[in-house]
Amino acid sequence: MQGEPGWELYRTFLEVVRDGSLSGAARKLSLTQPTVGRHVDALEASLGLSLFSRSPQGLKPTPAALELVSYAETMAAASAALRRTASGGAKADRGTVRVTASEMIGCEVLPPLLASFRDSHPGITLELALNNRNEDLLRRDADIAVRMVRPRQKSLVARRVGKSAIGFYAHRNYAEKYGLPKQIADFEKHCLIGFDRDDLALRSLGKLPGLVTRDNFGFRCDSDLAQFSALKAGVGIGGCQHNIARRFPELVPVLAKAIRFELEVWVAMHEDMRSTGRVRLLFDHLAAGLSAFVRGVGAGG
Amino acid sequence: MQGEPGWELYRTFLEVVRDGSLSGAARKLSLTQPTVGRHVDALEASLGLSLFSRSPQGLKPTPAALELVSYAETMAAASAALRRTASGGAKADRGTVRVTASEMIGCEVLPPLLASFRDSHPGITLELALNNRNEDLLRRDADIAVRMVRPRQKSLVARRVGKSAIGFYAHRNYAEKYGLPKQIADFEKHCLIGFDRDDLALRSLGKLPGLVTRDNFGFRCDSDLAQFSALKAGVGIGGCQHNIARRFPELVPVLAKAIRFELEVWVAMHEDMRSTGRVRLLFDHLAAGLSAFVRGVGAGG
DNA sequence: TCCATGATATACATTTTTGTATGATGCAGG
DNA sequence: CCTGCATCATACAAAAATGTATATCATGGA
Repeated sequence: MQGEPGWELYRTFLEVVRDGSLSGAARKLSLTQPTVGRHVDALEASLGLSLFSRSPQGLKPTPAALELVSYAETMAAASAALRRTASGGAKADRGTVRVTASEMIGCEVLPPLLASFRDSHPGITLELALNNRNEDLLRRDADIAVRMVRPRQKSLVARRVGKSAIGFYAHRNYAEKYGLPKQIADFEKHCLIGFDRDDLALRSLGKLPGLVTRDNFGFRCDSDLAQFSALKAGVGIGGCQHNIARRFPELVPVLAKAIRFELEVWVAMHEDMRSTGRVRLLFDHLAAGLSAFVRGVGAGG
Repeated sequence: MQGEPGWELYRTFLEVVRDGSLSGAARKLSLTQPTVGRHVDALEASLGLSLFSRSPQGLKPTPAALELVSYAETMAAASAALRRTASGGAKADRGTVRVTASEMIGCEVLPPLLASFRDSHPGITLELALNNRNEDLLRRDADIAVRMVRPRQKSLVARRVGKSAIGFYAHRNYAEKYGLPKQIADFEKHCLIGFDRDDLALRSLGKLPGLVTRDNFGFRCDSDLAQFSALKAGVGIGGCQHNIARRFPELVPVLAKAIRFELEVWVAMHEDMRSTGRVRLLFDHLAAGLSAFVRGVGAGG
């Protein structure tokens, strides 16, 4: 319970929590297991509490330790952001930019946009973090976010690039085998593809037909990309953005007239990034490219 | 431009920026000047850019270095928050809680509340950070904030404890010497006490009489507490919360009928803190005590 | 049951980091 | 102009952190 622990100890601590073992953390940190063990000992001594219950199977964090994890993660995110900012020095066309988006956007929409950006700015390294968490920008887990909901935080610069319409689709093999619903009530006889536990994703879609609920999903998965793969494999009927689905001729629209909803598409970055050349460059490029995407032109369409 | 710099280097870097010299930073960090110098060298080598221009008068950060400061500050705030959370272990009535408020609230209103809290919970250490920045909670610079504006961030738990009415006052010596204005137009002949550069503070007061602008202030200071001291010293006419001013019999109200405005009083904490016993204890205590304060009872009234 | 595997803990050698002492330089004041 | 005091830079010794090698224990599969 003495002076402030070295910040190194926090880094080690975080990695041990993530990894669940001293040995594993040591490998990732390019240290050795005894060193990592000593770091944990030192941090426990310094904070005056027990952080892990040790066992031959690994280290299990105590409840007290779990409370501290988010702070260590904040430090890690800030450290990574600092390094990105430092990369490339002052020059606008060098360095690293980190983008976050959903898996679907990241795999189906962004790649051609990022490719053309790299063509124009070969000195800029791109990082792509695919997930559905919305707090990434505040914590500086990423420099730019492409999201389907309006960012609420005040310190973000957000631009709405348009709306992307969504409809239901099925693979043509599925349609041949099982037929297609003529009306929404027919959904009960079909296999719907939808989210598993991520009801936030479901709710963010806004109003859906009554039958489109978790109970009626015959295939559930929280990865929108895996849902799309299942759709393409003929598992069942699932939602998809029109501008993506149209690239796959084997996908046939389902009840296109009856069901139609839209998601807004937003690009956002942290306020402080406005003056960082390379981030601004990519921000504008993505805004333009996504705008073309939602209008149905370009982006591989 | 090699691997990730040790987090220790960031801590040293931040202290060198704040201090402007290797020697000064060394003193604060309980290191020595050569060590601090080596840390800076190592960080520059690792990031691949020049961070300071060295001189016998100290080190001046380069523009590139200044871009990185906020990230290092985020790390420092997270580190401090981690240590506060770790303090006291799991027990609700031990550990450290950090409160932020304006100087005025912190000096005139909170002390008796904090005193009674300490009486009930002697095991809890209190920290008080007085300033007018509103982002403190998000960055975890503090655990609880007492503010006069509604916190906007989604991840905060905020409670409005009431409204505090404000009016103009002057010291009775001033009134004897210069008389008191009979109407707002008379303000021109008097010395008004107000903010210097902090127009945010001024604007947050809402609608003010037309003559209460920076140009008409005969005494300008961004510290509300120093303004209050000037008011008590008879410098001029200034605004003050009624519930504070009434404790000082030598202060006489000015145009109390004609001018009256109110500020909301809010207590806020980070969502994650709700489950941290000691923070919750103080949050509730402050909410109750401030509620009594705005109603004009207790708090030394 | 026995062995292979992967985990943590400990003992000792090595490397790295830090501190001490000193020198060089620039500014402020008499 | 010189002196006092602050700064940063450098050389060498001491201390601390790290790595290597090994022991010990638990688990899972043949």
